[in-house]
Amino acid sequence: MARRPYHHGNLRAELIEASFALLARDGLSGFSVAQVARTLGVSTASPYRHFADRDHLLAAVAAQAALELADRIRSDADAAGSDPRERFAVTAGTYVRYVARRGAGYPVIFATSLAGLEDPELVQAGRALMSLMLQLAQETGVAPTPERALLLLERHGVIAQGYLTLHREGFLTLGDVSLDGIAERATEATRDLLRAFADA
Amino acid sequence: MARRPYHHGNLRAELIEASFALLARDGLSGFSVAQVARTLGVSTASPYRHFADRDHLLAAVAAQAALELADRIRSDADAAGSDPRERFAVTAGTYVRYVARRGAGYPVIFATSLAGLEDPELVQAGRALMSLMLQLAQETGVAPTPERALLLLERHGVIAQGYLTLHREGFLTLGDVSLDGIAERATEATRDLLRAFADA
DNA sequence: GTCTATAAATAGATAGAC
DNA sequence: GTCTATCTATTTATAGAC
Repeated sequence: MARRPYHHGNLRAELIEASFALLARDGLSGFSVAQVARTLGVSTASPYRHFADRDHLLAAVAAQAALELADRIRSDADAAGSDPRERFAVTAGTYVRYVARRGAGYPVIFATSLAGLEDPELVQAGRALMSLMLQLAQETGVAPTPERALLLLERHGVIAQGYLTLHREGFLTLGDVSLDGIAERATEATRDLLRAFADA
Repeated sequence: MARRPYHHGNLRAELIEASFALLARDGLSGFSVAQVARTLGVSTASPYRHFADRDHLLAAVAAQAALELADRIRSDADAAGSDPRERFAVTAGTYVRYVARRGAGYPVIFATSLAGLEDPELVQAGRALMSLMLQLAQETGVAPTPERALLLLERHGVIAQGYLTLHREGFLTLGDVSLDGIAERATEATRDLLRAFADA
């Protein structure tokens, strides 16, 4: 048997990166450690030197996704200007675009199956993401109490994840169904949500 | 080997029913023909006498789900009284409850992988469901043009599916997270959506 | 129409060589 | 730290007996 080129240098990071690509293409159900290994041209045993099992690899991916998503949200909010409502609204589109391209959003970051691992980095990154979103929600000024801010945050997540799911599953077939088009619809729905909160 | 009790009488219908139970428990990703067969105590070969393959079984389940969902929607809308906005709003809760209990909603009924089958019963049932929802949307009176009615329908689906997904994946942890509690939140979000449309 | 038996994939995970 | 090789389990689907 011809031996493979041996080592890789930075397999752990590459496994995480290849996992994102696989998640974006096939979703969580199509994700497998073996497929990730094949993508990188390494043996199916190699990943287990870096991660105890499938869930620990997924948890590392989820933690990085939470960090990346928070970065994109901060950056898109800043690019949206100084109006705090618009800053909050655009992040719904940010979520749709990021998760469609990277394959990991709330359902991975807060997956019930990963919660049992109590991975400190994942827990911390998830909390930071929620903290950031809550701050943006409060800054809109349309949620005077903590309860209202949490409801606003919940509705924001529902809109973003709802558009993403219906887009992925082929339910949305009318109008501009490009990823940017769907992201803009999520943002527009969130603008309406803010108007409704302001009028309440 | 001890031979099994032989025939079943109505295996086709029982396969569909057992598929619902499995979908509700494990989701689309956990669904397998073999598991459905085991649930019923029949051999894993039996289903293939009634359905060409996995997707044809799923298509039959999806078609029945569309019919059942339309029935529930009609029935819950009628139970909500004569206010057309309330009739529309409660169907978001109907969707959440039905799909959580039966395991098959828009992502199964309109699944891209099943669209290629062009199953006439599924296509017809899907159209009837959308037609019913569009009628309820138009009757609210807050969507004066067909375009607005379609947008209202889209937002309704986004809210219902968004709450369902975030509930299933463990994102919603605050307040009453019972199924009825989540369904009521989806209905309340839809009431706000209607107010926003009325004020626009 | 249901069964037994089986083939061919694929997955998760481990042992032991290098 | 990566490899080869292997084990066990599962799935989709088919062939052929009854």
